[in-house]
Amino acid sequence: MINVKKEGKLTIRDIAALAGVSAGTVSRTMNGQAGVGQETRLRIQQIIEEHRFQVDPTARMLSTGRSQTLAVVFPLHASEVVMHPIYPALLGALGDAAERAGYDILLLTQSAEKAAHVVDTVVRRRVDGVVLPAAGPRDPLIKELTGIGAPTVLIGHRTNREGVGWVDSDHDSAAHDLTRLMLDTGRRELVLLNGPAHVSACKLRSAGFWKCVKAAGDAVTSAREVRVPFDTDAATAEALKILSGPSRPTGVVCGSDTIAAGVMDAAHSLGLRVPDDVAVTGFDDRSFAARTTPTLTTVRMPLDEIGRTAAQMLFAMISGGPAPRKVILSTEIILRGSTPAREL
Amino acid sequence: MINVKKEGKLTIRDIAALAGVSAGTVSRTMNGQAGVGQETRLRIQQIIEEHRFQVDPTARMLSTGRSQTLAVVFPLHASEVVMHPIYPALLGALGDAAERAGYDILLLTQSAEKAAHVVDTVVRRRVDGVVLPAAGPRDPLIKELTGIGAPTVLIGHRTNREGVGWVDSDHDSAAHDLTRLMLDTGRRELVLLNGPAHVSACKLRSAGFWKCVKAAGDAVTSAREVRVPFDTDAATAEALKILSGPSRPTGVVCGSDTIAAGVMDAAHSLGLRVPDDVAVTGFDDRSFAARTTPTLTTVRMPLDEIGRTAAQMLFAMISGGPAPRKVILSTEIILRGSTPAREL
DNA sequence: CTATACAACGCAACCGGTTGCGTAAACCGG
DNA sequence: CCGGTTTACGCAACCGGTTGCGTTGTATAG
Repeated sequence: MINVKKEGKLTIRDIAALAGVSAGTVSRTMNGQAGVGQETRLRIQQIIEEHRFQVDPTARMLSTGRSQTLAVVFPLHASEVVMHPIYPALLGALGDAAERAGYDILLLTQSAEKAAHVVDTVVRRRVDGVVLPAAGPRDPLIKELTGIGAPTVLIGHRTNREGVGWVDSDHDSAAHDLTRLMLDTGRRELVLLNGPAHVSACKLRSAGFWKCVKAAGDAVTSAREVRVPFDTDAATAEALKILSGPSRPTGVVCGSDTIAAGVMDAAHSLGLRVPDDVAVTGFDDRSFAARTTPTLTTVRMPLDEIGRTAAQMLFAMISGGPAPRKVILSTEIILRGSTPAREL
Repeated sequence: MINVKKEGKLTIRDIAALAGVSAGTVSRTMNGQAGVGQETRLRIQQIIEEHRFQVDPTARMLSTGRSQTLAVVFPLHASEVVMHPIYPALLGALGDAAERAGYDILLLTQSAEKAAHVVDTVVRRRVDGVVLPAAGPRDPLIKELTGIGAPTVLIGHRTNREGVGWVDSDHDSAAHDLTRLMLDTGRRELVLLNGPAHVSACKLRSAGFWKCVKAAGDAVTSAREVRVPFDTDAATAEALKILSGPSRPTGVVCGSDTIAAGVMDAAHSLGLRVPDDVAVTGFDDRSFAARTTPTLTTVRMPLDEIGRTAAQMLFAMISGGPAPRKVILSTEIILRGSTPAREL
């Protein structure tokens, strides 16, 4: 289909002919292998440069089995998940890092827990490494990928499985700091309205919350944790109960911005003022967080850094070099109107 | 790197041996070409099925020059653009359609107007077709891609250039309908606070707005159009002038949700009630549109359908068949609180 | 001064499909 | 029953790199 302009169709043998050597020598030169004289090497490099020769990745792929390709796997149809705006940012950073390293990115979709198609594509396309930005820690795909020896990196989940790398945000500290913020602004009755227990990020946030509460001792009057889905309406319903019940909290730390939005809705409909009567925080810094009333204090993930780190981790794994296989990156608290200005 | 399990490593020659024919015959069978006897064909298909043989796309790629790959090109670093949440949805639909057709998707990033790298990758990777979801109509990349004969589909921009397909939302009608909505709810003093003039979608929205205004005749008391960047703060500044000036509009149709958010901010700070004093509409149905105060009436693009259509268009172009090369898909108005409930 | 070790390359066989061409067998009408 | 087509298939040369092995020439050691 694609018409390659004739004169651009240089092959390695053409270069070899121009340099008066064999194709093998050109190949060795390009790959920096030994067995080529200094003088010959320079001459070949000169000619390559001059003619802007580029190796055909397909041919190389066929003979080496490597492809200079990274795959990123997304769940299909899981719209609630894929739509999460962290992905564009992640993809951008990944793509950037990949391009810089001469890799291309293949976008795979995983239909309904069926690992087969993804594994298949990885093998047949000779994908060098795989990023799983949305796989649960128990996803069978992980085992299958490591089974075939594919370097794999998880994003947003932690695992102890051998041969799998991961990079995650420091949910623990972030939740701790938010809780700390509540206490520092005089909130002593706290609720953590967390996301589902099966989401590992939520477990970590829970840990951070409780660690801060424990450490605060008498500074906190009451503290409890409630789980809801990542859903504004469900959060509203739950928050209505919490905010109208006995021992009304003065600070609600939420497991996501969507949940926080629900809490603020509930507060408004009960006539409570945010943050005066009840302070609220979210997680993720979704675009609407800057547009709620009041604007939402939340946590921003270092998406750029996560993407870059995942790519670099994969490169290290591909080349077999030593590298950190587990990375936790710190987050940033975005202070807005749903928490009181720090007092004193 | 990837260890293929040995027994899975069937080649076309293995199949040929099993069927007692030559590799060429197997190849012809798989590609449905003539020159194979009915009986032989069935036997070969049987064996292929039985051993779950799959062709090696890399090898095929090398010899045919086709790759069963579609590329999607995103601008790099243009964060404001890439972050736009339409992309995840688009990618999802594209990936879905591609997978169904046995294609994979390559994600390319276009660094700063440099078409070279993208074109290079398209040629070297034998990409069969390219989707440009974020290229301006004058992007040099378009010419370069058609120059090498690569089937190309634009999303969100229309062009008359030969050999380029496009699919876009019906911005014209959407703007028309929003304007109509204003009139139907008794708003006679209108402003279109549109996005930058160089964005083709904005031109179309402008056309739709004016068409409705013209058709309405005396039903509209005043109407004008102002351009601002897609930026909430800039929109707020402009809206402050518009709303506090003489002949205050009672309806503001905005070129994007971000602009609409700015207008609502301005209205609030002037003590104007939305929608009672001034009705506001947006465009895009960004996630925050459901969370502003009041919630924002806006337009939802048929992202799924756009993605699907783009993929199908590419397939048609690849196979050289006839197909619509220009598709306009209709949008959906999401009625929320920033416009009055339809009266009467 | 000869035997041995390297370094620098060429050769050719891969990698796993595709395809033009040649040939033998089956088929056709007369 | 024969010459001429058609059909079914094998052969081998691609596609464009990579790589193990063999050969040559030169430096080093003995």
